[in-house]
Amino acid sequence: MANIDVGLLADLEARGLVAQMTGDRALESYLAEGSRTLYCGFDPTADSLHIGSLVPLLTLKRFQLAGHKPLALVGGATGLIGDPSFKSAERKLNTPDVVATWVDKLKAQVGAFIDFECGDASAEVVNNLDWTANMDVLTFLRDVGKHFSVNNMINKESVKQRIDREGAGISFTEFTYMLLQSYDFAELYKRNQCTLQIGGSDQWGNITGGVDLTRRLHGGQVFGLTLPLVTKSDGTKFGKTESGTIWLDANKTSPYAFYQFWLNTADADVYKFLRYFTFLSVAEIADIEAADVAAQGRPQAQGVLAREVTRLVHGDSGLAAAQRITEALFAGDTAGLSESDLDQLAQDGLPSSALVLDGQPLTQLLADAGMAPSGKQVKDALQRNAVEVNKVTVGLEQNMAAAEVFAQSNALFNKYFLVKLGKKKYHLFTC
RNA sequence: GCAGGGGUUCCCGAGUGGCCAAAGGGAUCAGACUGUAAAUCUGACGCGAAAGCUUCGAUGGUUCGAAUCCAUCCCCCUGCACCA
Repeated sequence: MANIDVGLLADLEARGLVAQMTGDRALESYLAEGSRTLYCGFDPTADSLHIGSLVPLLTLKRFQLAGHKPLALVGGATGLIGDPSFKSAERKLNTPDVVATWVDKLKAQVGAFIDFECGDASAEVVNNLDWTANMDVLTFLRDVGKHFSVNNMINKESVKQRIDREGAGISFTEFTYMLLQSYDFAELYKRNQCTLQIGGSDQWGNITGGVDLTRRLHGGQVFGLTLPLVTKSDGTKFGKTESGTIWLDANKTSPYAFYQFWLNTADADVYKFLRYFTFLSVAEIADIEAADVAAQGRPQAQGVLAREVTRLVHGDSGLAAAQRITEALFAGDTAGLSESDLDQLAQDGLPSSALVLDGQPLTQLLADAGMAPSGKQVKDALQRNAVEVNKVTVGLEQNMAAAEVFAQSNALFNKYFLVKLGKKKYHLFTC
């Protein structure tokens, strides 16, 4: 007898989180009438999810908060095949043991977002390998394959470019992906009374496939709902920075880098992202926006966004670490940092490394430390006095004098060098 | 298989014997301005601190000298044919 929040779908729509859904408005009343079980799949294509998966993950949580039961499916089987949806080229297959280790990591990661101990609406993590691993080909072809029309599959928008374009092609393996995912839905309907699948809008074809198959196999009516693809106002791809993908795993993207990513959100995107990525109410977000418009200068929205999302993903301690570094580097006086502060910065995930001096120029030293992709860029920065070592500006003329610049006597507390390149890049050297 | 077009530095795209590390645009990095924004302006943008070194699908060749010419090979695109 969970409390069902009948306004869930309306809230999702207000947040701009509904891209498409099946069955007109039937889903709305269906959800309002009782606690339902829904699922969303996450394929193990890497050892961590990235922020692109955050929208469906948080949406699962939104359903749970509204009294529904979420199943997080980790695609131990589908991950072995590869989803061709909107992909421009065939991908290489990962080995079963690699996928298996990724499955374990994703299970843990996904689990952090949903509640497993809340009565009827408790979440579960499932793996589609459990019901596909032992299925034989003939059974699959007769029981599942028979329900799919190749004619329809070919016409799906998601594989169109692979069908039409010469040279890109699609293997039978990837073409079959949709059958596997559809079967998942039917199976979860049978096993868990799961009647709703959510996913990114690129999953629409796969989801409707599952809706159809469930009806054909079990005569059940199930629903699908897709979430929008996250886009940025400037047209660049969401979730990438110069330094690469923003991962959810703290070991791949530190809480500090994660926090900085959100803090740097463009004004044009930030309120939308607040609606997508936080649990603040639509009204609260509107208030923030109104306040920002009224106040001249720096908006507060980015700070709120960074705080909220970092807490969701990395918890209070991760957020605290990210904020400590941010405060120290961007707000406070770095010269005033204590020895334990510096210790903490390295611990908190500020890029750091041991100082190795063997006569190399600064350009190479800093490039090797990862502060720039090539010495050329360090040189450019040196030329423009954009490099600081322990608050002292270093110029190009000192390029060959790394030993003096990094002389032990210049070290903070006899062991630290805090190097700044440009306005945002910091690196801590220890000697 | 035949005919035609093409593979250039992260991407797009000029360049058809020396003046080419290779136009232009985008992306990116840095500076100014700012809010660790946006827009704009400036600089950098194969690697190297420099001397210099390595690139223009691959391999050989012609030449004092090749991204540019020749040969072979690989890949892509467009027609046609073949197969049906």
